[in-house]
Parts: sequence; structure tokens; C-alpha cells
Amino acid sequence: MDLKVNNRNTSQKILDIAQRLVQTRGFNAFSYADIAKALQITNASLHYHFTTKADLGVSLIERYDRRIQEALADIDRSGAGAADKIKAYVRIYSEVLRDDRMCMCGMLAAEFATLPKAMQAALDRYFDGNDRWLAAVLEQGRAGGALRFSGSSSEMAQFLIASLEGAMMLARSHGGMARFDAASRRLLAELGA
Amino acid sequence: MDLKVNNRNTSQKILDIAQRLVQTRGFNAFSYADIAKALQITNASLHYHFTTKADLGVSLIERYDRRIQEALADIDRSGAGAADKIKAYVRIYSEVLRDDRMCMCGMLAAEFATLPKAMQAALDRYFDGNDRWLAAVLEQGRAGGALRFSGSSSEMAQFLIASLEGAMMLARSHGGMARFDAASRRLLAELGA
DNA sequence: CATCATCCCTACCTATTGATAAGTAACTTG
DNA sequence: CAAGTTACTTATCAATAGGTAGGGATGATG
Repeated sequence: MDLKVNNRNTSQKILDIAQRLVQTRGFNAFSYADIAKALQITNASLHYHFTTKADLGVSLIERYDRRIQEALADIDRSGAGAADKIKAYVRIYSEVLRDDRMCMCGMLAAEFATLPKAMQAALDRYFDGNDRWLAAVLEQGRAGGALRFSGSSSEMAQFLIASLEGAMMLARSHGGMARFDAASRRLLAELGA
Repeated sequence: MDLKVNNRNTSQKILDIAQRLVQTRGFNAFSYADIAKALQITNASLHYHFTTKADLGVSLIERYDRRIQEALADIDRSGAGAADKIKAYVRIYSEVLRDDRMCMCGMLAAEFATLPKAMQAALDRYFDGNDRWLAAVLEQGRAGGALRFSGSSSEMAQFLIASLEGAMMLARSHGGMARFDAASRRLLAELGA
């Protein structure tokens, strides 16, 4: 199945480039031509791997989601305490930003209204997954005394995600990395982490 | 100068529609044709009022900035205390959201990398103005004992803006108005407002 | 009333968008 | 080795993008 491996390679390369484009410019601000140029491949070939741009978008979100879920599972397996888990979560964001990218799904959230239905549904799943994981960690942390916060854990989880995404977004255009670092420090301090 | 008034009317109508489009779909996701259709005017007429889309974009930001600055000046003139000023600031955001819109400049911040230089510069001015006003109110509030927070007032101001923008963005696609309200309540409580 | 600016129109234009049809070289497998 | 699969290609498409040239109607002004 060497061919399938090849396919996988090219498809993955397409996804890699498309992901960077979404993270830096947004889904509506790049075209198949951009990927084709970067990959030295024809426009039509892209349609072989991803029939429509919506298809590409869904694959993009699903791969991103899968990777995040794996990273979160790794954090869980590390046996770290709740405070360190939250810190590790924040680090995922800051590493993306250090690479001059926005969180892909944060970018897509801004464009939400213009996205194909299938992409919207995939995005829903992404954020739900993040919410659930964070809420569980927060709950665990509060029960164990490692974290403190008011309100429900899932409300706090949603607040954290929104703040991190917002800080990331504004860091990219105003204030840079320092702005994100300041925001995340503040959030962690607030939690007593 | 009835004509100029007319011009102003049409130009303002164009800006009104364009602004709503930016706030709901983003700058890259609407075209002159969308405005023309909504206004029952030809595509070419739009170019009479705003030669290029970049021009339109800059006018859009400058008008938005002007209005916000006026609103902030009104708040200042109201003689309210720092806590109430912050609440009034948050209310501006929540009213925009209630109208099913994203903060226009938050949306543009997401698209920042793809915007014409002149629009980027105008956006910089917008956020700087907001930062300055918020930082001043925070400083005043802390000095007077009405607000409490750690770190510099300008850092706190940037944090607030980022969190509000992020909450707004995620509220539009996930969780709705309630998510924004929960986030803003948390931020205000944190400040002791 | 002639002139002028204002404001909008018709009629184009070029570039780019995502997408398709049909063909082909390379490899794999029964 | 014949048949099928994979991974592309060339060539083309209709739709849409932002933008321009030039004209005409309206109303204000000297």
C-alpha cells in the first residue's frame, strides 16, 4: 500500500499548509491556488484529495481536534496535578502563538457564520471537547484544594477558553507574545495555580 | 448643500450595511455586490463613495472609533464612579452582541494579517484608544478604592479587552448571550465592581 | 439661463474563485 | 501480463471579485 502512504503524505502536506493558512489568514482568506503554489502541485490535484473546500475544512478541524484530544490525554496520563494540567493546557496555546499562529479553531470561530454547516458542526465538537476536559480538571482541582474559583466548573472552563482565545487574537495584532503571557499569568494566578 | 447631505446619507447607509457585514461575516467575507444588493444601488456607485474596499474599510474603522470615543466621553461626563464606568463599558459590548453582532474591531483583529496597511493602522489607533480609556478608569478606581486588581492598570485594561472580545467571539458561535454575560459578570466580580 | 458639481447609471474589464471532465503515467495485484 | 487503483496532469468552466470609463440626470449658483 505504498500508494496509500503517498496519498497520506500529500493529503497531510495539504492539510499542513492549509492549517497554517487558516491560522494566519483565516478560512475565507486563502484559496486552493495558495496551497497549490506552496506545494508545487496543480489546483486540480487538490480536488482529488479534498473534493470541495468544505471537505478540506472539515478534515482540517477533525485532525486538529484529534491532535488536541491526544495532547489532553497525554496530560491526563502524566499524572500531574490539576494546577499543572491547566498550565500544560495554557502552554499548548502559547506554543501555537509563538509560532506566529492563531488557534485554528479560534480563528474559525470568528468566521463561524460564513462556514459550511459541516464545518460548524465539527467546530462545535472541538469546543465541546475542550470544555469538557477543562471542566473536569477544574472540578478535580477544586475538590482537591489545588484550585479555587467561583461558579460551576464548566462555566469557568468556558471563561478560560474565551479569555485565552481573545488574548491570543489580540496578541497577534496588538502587544505580541507578552500580552498573551500577561493574560495567561493572570488567569492562572486567579485560579491559585 | 442638500447634495452633500444626500451624499452623507448614502455614504452613511453604505457604512451601516458594510459595518453589519463586517460584524457578522468579516471583512474578507463580503463584497461590494452584497452592499449594492442591500442598498438597491449599482456596484459602480459604491466606488463613487469609496474608491476602493480599503478606503471603505478605513472609513468604517474611523467611524466606529469616533463613536466609541464619544460613548466613552459620555460615560466620563456622567460623573459615574470607576466601577460604574467599567460596567457601562461592558454594556457597550453586550448591546452589540445582543444585536447578533461581533465587535467590529474584534472581528477585524482576527483578520488583521490580511487587511490593507491603512486599515491595520486605523485598528491600532482604535485599540490604543480603548486601552488608554480603560487603563485610566482602572487607575482611578484603584486609587479611590472602588476597584482592586494586581499588576499595572494598562495590563489589566488589555486583559479585560481581550477577555471581552474572546467571550463575545465564542458567544456568537457557542453558548450565546449567556456565555458572554457569565464572562463579564466574572470579570466585574474580580475587579470588585 | 448657462455652468458646474454631485450622484448615480450602463457597460465593461481583468483576475481569481472553487470546481469539473477527461486523460495519463506509475504501480499493484489477481 | 491484464485489469485496476492511485495520484496526478491539462484544459476548461461559470461565477464572482474589485475596479474603471464615460455618460446622464438633478439641482445649485453665478
